[in-house]
Amino acid sequence: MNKRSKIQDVAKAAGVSTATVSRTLSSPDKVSEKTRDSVLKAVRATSYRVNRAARNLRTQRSGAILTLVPSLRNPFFSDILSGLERVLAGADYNLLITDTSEVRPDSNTLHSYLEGGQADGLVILDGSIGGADLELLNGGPYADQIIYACEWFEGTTVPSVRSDNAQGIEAAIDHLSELGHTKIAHVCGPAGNVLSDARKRGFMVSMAKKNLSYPVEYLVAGDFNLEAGRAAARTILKLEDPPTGVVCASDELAFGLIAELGAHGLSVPDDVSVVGFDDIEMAEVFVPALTTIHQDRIELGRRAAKLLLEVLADTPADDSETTVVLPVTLVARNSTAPLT
Amino acid sequence: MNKRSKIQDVAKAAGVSTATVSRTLSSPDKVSEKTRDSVLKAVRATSYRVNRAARNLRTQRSGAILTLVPSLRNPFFSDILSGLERVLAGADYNLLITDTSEVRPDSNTLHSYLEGGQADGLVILDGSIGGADLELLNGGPYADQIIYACEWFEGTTVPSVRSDNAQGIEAAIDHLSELGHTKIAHVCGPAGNVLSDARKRGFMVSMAKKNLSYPVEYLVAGDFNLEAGRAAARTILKLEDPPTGVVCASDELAFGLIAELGAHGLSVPDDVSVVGFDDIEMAEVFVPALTTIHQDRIELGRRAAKLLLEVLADTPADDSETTVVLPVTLVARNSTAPLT
DNA sequence: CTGAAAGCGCTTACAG
DNA sequence: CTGAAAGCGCTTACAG
Repeated sequence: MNKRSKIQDVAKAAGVSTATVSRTLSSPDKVSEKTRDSVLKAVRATSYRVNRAARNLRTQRSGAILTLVPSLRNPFFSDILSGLERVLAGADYNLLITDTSEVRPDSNTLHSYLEGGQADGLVILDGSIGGADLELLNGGPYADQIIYACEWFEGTTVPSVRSDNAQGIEAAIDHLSELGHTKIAHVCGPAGNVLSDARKRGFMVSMAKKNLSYPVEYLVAGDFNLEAGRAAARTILKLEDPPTGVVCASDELAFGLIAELGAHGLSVPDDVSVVGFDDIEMAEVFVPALTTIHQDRIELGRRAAKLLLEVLADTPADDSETTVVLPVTLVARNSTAPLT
Repeated sequence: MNKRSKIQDVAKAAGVSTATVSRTLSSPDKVSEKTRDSVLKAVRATSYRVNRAARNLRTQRSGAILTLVPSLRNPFFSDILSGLERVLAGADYNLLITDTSEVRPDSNTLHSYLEGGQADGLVILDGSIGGADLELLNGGPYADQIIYACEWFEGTTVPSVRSDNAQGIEAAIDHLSELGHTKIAHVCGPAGNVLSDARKRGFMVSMAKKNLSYPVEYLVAGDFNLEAGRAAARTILKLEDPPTGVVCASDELAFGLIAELGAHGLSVPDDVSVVGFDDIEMAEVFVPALTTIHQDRIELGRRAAKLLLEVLADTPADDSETTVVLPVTLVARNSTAPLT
């Protein structure tokens, strides 16, 4: 293999200094047209590419953003990553991804990312990461290098982008209520998760707002996956006075619930109406097509990337507005029907 | 913020040279226990983290592997990425991800990744990338820095890891055949895709092997998505002599097909048996649960990472064995039934 | 086992 | 607009 050419080689070929080559590449307008042309020609002739490590060392930045994903396996995050990637690539940042499901990064690791120059910024999709782990010795988190997206850490001052979870649940309850349902239950997400909490709280608030009461058994413990949905169905089937409408904290939960209800001879939506949350791609194809709360996850990713970019540039559009809450919409399909 | 400490600070605090600090950190056994202890103490005291850019520049490596994903949005790749990430993280490599759906990297960009020191190696999941774009001026691709996973580029010498697509299709046909079906059609993936081609070829070969003939209309053009499945259903419904069994090139295709057949009053599996390919998570939950070909995508990701690591270390387990073909298995569920 | 010193390949004040 | 030179923070032969 030919030796990789360096800026020195280009300078020699173009008959200029390395400074001029560097300038031509990073700020072409600081250089005369004539010089620019010959440098660019020399760059091509030597098939020169700037060495990232050298540039990074010199400029003290890495040109990379690290995203901490709760689970790469979960397709829910695919769209968010896609939105992030698109915007970051457009701003010439590399996207670095770490899955936090197996190895939870400790405080030391978290600090290393930023202080070791692995990444210029962090997008945290895992709301279980935060608090003391992100605190600096001299107080406060890396306020201008970190952002939460989708999930967040309660009480943190770190900027974040999220969906309006409470509004989503309210829309679901409104929908069921309009269909005549009054006995409405909520299958919760995993305990301790910020999204679960926000949705559960949303459920309680919205039910109260509508003057709908419900027994404590109507708050069914769950998780975000199919199996939890199945288990929830079994729990609900055992109730003396079962609900006719169920709002689930995720679509997968709803799928599992519907499948298990079916296995016990109950039909959705004929016997029970079910609403999901997320509107993952399969919601539309599922039988019955799932009524659910649509989150624009690509947009969420995009907004997160933009916010981080602003924060890194130290130019948040509005300093007070560092929590971006995106609206969600109910998509009515076939898993809900009028109470009969 | 306190100034970030550097190796010089640690050296001073420990009363040794920077060389010794460096050695303590990268090869602790080259240093006396006493020295090691005091250096480590100084590291903690100064909360020192090595500067990646400096290390990378000096060692001429980036410590990162770049994965080129056809579409981050497609949950199919989630598991592969997950497998990759786990192994790479374990080997202390960062995982860099680029989505190639919007911007196809050109030859220059591809070369930059490696020659600019952005990444030490490339995992290409997008089989449409290859050929001339990866050729070096002095011949041959970067044989020891690149690997294909899942997809591949026909005719390349670059090592690859893939599923046994032909075997999967054969298993599907065997299965339908055992159920008494003889009129079997194939809904293809997108034209020109290596996986589509491999599966289509597998279909033709296996049908011939079983002495099953079929009209050309039984090779239905498609794509990997739901909509293509719906369209395929409409095509099939128009046939004078429709098939009783259909092998799809992907699960999504099968979902769309089944949904649209249902919309036209045809039941799966009562009227038509359908087999998918991939075994994505939803296959099990779909109604009817989908009979499909299971690919272990996490394992595929893991194997790809391991192979790349070997290739980078220049120690492929067996030099001739640079194409790893992973077996797949048929999972029989409820979308297939005996011919009535 | 340890240290002094060179050098990885850039960028950027500084001076002209 | 251009060049000479310093320096980013490490690692690693080399010598002892």
